[in-house]
Amino acid sequence: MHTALSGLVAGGALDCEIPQSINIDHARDKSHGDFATNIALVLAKAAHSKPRDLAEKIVTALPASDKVEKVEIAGPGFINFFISASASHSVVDDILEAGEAYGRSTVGNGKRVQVEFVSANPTGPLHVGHGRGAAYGATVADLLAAAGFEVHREYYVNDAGRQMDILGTSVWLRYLELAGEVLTFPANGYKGDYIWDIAASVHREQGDNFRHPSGQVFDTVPADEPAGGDKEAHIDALIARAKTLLGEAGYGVFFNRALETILGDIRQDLEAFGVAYEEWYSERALVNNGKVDACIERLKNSGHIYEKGGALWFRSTDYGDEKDRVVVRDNGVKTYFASDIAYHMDKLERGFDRVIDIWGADHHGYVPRVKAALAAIGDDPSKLDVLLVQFAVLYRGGEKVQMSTRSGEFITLRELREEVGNDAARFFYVMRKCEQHMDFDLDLAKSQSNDNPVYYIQYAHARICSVMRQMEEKGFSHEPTAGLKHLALLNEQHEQDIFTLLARYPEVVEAAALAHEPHQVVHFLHDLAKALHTYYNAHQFLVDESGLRDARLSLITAVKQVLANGLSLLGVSAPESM
RNA sequence: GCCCCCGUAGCUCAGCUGGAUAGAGCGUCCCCCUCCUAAGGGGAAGGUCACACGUUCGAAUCGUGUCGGGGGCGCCA
Repeated sequence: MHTALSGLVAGGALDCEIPQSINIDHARDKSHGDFATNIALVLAKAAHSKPRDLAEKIVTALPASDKVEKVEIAGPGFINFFISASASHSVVDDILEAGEAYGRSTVGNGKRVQVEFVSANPTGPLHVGHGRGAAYGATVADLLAAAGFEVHREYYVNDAGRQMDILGTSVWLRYLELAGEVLTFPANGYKGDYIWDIAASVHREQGDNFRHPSGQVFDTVPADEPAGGDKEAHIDALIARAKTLLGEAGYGVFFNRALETILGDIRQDLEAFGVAYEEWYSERALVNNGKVDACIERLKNSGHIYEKGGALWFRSTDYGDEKDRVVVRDNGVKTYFASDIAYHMDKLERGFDRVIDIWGADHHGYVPRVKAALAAIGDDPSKLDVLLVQFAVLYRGGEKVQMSTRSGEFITLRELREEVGNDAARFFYVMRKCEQHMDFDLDLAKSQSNDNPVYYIQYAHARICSVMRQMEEKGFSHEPTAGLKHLALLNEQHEQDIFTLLARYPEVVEAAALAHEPHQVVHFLHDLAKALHTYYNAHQFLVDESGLRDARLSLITAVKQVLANGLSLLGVSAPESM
């Protein structure tokens, strides 16, 4: 294309700049060929020529290629290319050759990308809201890996800070109740059943070793909210009391048991969900090795910190944030934001070319201040991509499933997986763009019918496997490559459509990876499954004529491979039979 | 009040770095198993791409504004 244009310019037939990139797209309509370019329309004005006349000139100047069957000018001046049969058939060869690697590419060029996702506080089990982040993050990471990036998946464990203290104290209070103490559980404490379980496990092992009379525990503690007091002050005083009465070691028993139990559960859940991490990064370690203090020092020294009302503030407004943010509270406690700056600074220092954070959409206000902090420290905030995942709303029987974290009434990720299965859960979560609010229809995800898009695609795969089994029963045999020399026999429209789709798969994976859009793969797989089902109904594969039979079996073997590759990227299984 | 996301068929959504007649699934209505799994296929009906103005040869796509829906704006994490 470029050679044709430069030839025209050089020959004086065309007088305009040649754009750096020329748009050549897949034609939307089959009658428009396989590829189309709007170049003549784009250049018409600059070249002072009618688009169709210009298109004529370009087409005559095009170099010949045996891959191109014919070139047409259509509509207002589009140039349409029709790919030759032999060129489009070669994709089956490529797929059978590459196998599981078909669709992988090297655009990522080995660049190091960190993907941090889920990172839910280890204060309770993962719920369905975390599930979307888990499925989305895992798929984005796998897509990037398929596109040739070196991917580092990381979970940031918030194992420091006040919420964890509330958790540890909640467990201790439940333990006291199990030991026979009578008390009023704080309004701000964690009330889920799992707290009782953890308390019980400590009580089983330690007996009443950590029992203190409840009168002593609650002595001089400010009133809780239901009693007309301040629930924050109440819980903070209880935390302090727990640390005093139990001592560091005793308090650690409850704190650590809670952390280990819950984090263990989270790890198990994610592993069972097909989500794997290279690293679990501890906030506590970050604090203990002084990185948070060092980070605040760095900001101080560069003049981005000031004191007001006894607290230390970071002047994030200098970098476009809407207001300044506290990093150290007036009581001397560093905020979550402080360790988060240190964490992100550390990420960039670890040498990643690109850092991707996957957060719930409710954190969107948080993006400017983290980027501001990176800029203030002298790092490049554009290396950080924050992808915000909107909430998923569950529907059952057409009704919204109500959920409230506060009361402990939420559906856990584990319950969801048990109800609809891993495949449907992973698939449904990535079916929509991440910035799209999602309605998750539990009944649909469970239904084993054509209504259910997961089964529709899996069925296409199983169907091909079934054909291969039938083939053996009928006494035929087929070597995957045997049909290759007969592919020219495949000139039905259904077959052409499949060749075209198969050839497009690598581009889909690449585009989905670069745009962080797993749903592109979902839609592609649906299209491919649809093409297969249509083909299946229109033509018999196991025909008597061996050349045609071999060719068709090679084609559907290629389809099977691509379906399996795509499903595997989504973390969904490709069953041999259903 | 400020910020983010969304508004496309009855429902759920693709399409959006501008391009040819706006697509799919579900739902509705017809039709297809003496044939490799009917968990499938074929067909019909169904649209002011929220609205207005602007940019352009050309706008669902870009810009501005309006209306409507969801979410977020702590010395919480």
